[in-house]
Amino acid sequence: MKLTKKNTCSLCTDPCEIQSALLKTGRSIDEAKIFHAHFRKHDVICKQGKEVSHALFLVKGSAKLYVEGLNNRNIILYLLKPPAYIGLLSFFETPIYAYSVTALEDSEVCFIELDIVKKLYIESHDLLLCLNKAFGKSVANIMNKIISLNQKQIRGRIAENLIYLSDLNQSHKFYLNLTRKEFGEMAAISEENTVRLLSELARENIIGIKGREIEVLDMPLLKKISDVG
Amino acid sequence: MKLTKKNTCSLCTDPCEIQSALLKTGRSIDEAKIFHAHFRKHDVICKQGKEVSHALFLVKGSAKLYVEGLNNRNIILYLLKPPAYIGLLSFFETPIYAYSVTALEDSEVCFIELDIVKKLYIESHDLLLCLNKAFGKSVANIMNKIISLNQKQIRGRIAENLIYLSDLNQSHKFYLNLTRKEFGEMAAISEENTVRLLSELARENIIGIKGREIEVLDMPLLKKISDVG
DNA sequence: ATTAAACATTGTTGTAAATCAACTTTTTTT
DNA sequence: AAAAAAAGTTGATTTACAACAATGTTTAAT
Repeated sequence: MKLTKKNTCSLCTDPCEIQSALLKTGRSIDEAKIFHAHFRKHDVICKQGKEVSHALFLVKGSAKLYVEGLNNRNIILYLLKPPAYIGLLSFFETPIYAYSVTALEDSEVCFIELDIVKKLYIESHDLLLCLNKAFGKSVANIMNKIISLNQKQIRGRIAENLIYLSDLNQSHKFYLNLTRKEFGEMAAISEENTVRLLSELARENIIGIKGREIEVLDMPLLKKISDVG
Repeated sequence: MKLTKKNTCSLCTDPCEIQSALLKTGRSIDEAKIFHAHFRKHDVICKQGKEVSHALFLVKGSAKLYVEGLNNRNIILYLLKPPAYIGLLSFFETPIYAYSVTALEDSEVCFIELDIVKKLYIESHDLLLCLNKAFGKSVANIMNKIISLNQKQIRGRIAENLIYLSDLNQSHKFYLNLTRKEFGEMAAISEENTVRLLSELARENIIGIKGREIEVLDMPLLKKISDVG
């Protein structure tokens, strides 16, 4: 991680609500001791079990949010694309992170001192509601994930995941910046079965694969496979 | 559900932080339109997919919090004993419940209008921090559950669950106010396997069972089984 | 008190998916 | 450019667990 002291918030193309809350409460950006950090691919942005010290906001790049399980087996809960609060689920007074986040490509993250955020969301009604809203949405997603992981079988989970990625990229054709192993970790499937199932779906012309370039060819069928389980 | 208009907050033995926040901000309990409801065993307290209209606080009894999955298969995330915020994970600006809660025994629940709570947690620093803290704790629990359900096998999950219940009841010996099926739903195990495994653990003298009366006889071993997976 | 319904138990079977193993291809490092 | 490491692929084997079946037991309803 490479720190940048220079405050780039004023140049930010995708300013977070924290910034507008700052200005609204008549504070300067300097006062909030905001700084930016550059993370390279594979760098850990925040680590399960470590103390939460800052609110993190993904400005550029992308990242995976995952829980570290037994014998190095992880489960990726969702991916993050800017603008996104990284530490969201853990920054409401939880002392330690309940999950980890790692950069999938070179990324930029904005760090805001937690104390400032706490003060802010007491003063700023809007910020509070906004954060809580995002928070609740994450929880709903996770609930859905619990069901999916436990009650769908791998074909359904793979299909669901492909739909998720297609939505995230807002296109039926997208570049997968995940390894097959990581793709599997999104659906709690072994690497081998992930490859197998992807090839199978390709053979059936439901999707097209060329390396990490994926195209959903038959979305209705994919949705059906996902829904059936 | 049987409503009680009479405001019993002043008699409450286990008052919630909402009440103290009310008083601190100079409001009367009447103003908050608080009412109590009595739920009988098996009554649904809040229902997945329905709109969130009140903050719910469990005052008496106990309940199970679960996500409703595919073809009537549920997963119980945790049990609630007073004092506990029931709707916690869903009342931060999420319009609908992401889960359901059902009474395990005759229970009393306090209803507080959501609008009031929102106003309150803007005014009351303490309430906000307190709710968020509880919230974060729930999230951490759920993360743990995801790992456990996916990466431990049934013996480990049963053991973990027995430890959880033992902790919850603060005793190695406790009455299970769940059916075997529900016990299984806590660990995503079929009813049959739940019975089988419980009997097995009893045969090995790790636990003692007499109907729904359960006693953990060898906690260290049970912990080991849970940790191994 | 009698019947019905829900609950609990045990053995057996089928199968989804992890694991193992061997191999190829791609990417990164020096 | 060569070597090493990481990523991707495929088939064979094993296994954990759900589903089914059959039967006993307790609880609730009339």
